[in-house]
Amino acid sequence: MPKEHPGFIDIYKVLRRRFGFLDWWPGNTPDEILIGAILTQNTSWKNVEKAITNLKRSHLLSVPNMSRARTSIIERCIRPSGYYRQKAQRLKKVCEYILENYGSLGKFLGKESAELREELLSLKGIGLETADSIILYAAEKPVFVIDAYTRRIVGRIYGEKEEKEYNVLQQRIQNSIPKDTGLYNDFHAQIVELGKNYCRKKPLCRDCPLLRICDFSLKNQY
DNA sequence: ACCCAGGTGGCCC
DNA sequence: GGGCCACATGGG
Repeated sequence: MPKEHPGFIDIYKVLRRRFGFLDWWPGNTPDEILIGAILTQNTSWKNVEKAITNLKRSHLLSVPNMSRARTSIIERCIRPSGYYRQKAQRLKKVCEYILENYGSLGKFLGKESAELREELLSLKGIGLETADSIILYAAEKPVFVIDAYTRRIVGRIYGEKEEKEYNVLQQRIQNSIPKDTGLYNDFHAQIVELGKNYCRKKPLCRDCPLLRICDFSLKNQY
């Protein structure tokens, strides 16, 4: 007798019980979150941490300081996080743009959510996931972040093929759960935690916490 | 010696 | 709209 497909809230509850409250990027400044969101693009967080440590040591972990820094210095700091030439140039440009147009990151992040999103997306180096990460974790506005893990996990749980359209999957999830910044924050963190441990491209299915509530007749593909 | 990681932008059809 | 490709380091 196959189990019913769980809803997103059921999934959240199971993950929450398994991993505990994660509350991402606690104690970090918006500047650090903005910079980290770009550094972590297609890069493991381990490598990003090294880059952040280097930036901190050079006092470059702030929008104003980074906007003034030489690109070559930024490159040297962030080399461990990969794509370092591209990211250094884009980071600097983004910081310059914010200061020139808003005077401070706080002012920029204070914009209305949809406008902020459009404006972030217009900046080179900020795509859909990075924009939403910044809005959720730095500006603390309720936007659900979709990443490769989210696509993969949703596809596997519901036995669908992965949803390619970012905004489609985002709307689907947002329409299924309460609109709450804290929930969006922790839920995305839980998904990444699950993904890192159990839902890589190479499936690691054993002990996946979702086996309790999901009918993995798809077990073999998971 | 591979494959992969909390993507993005550019170019092609 | 979809399919490739470059971008780059560090870990398994």
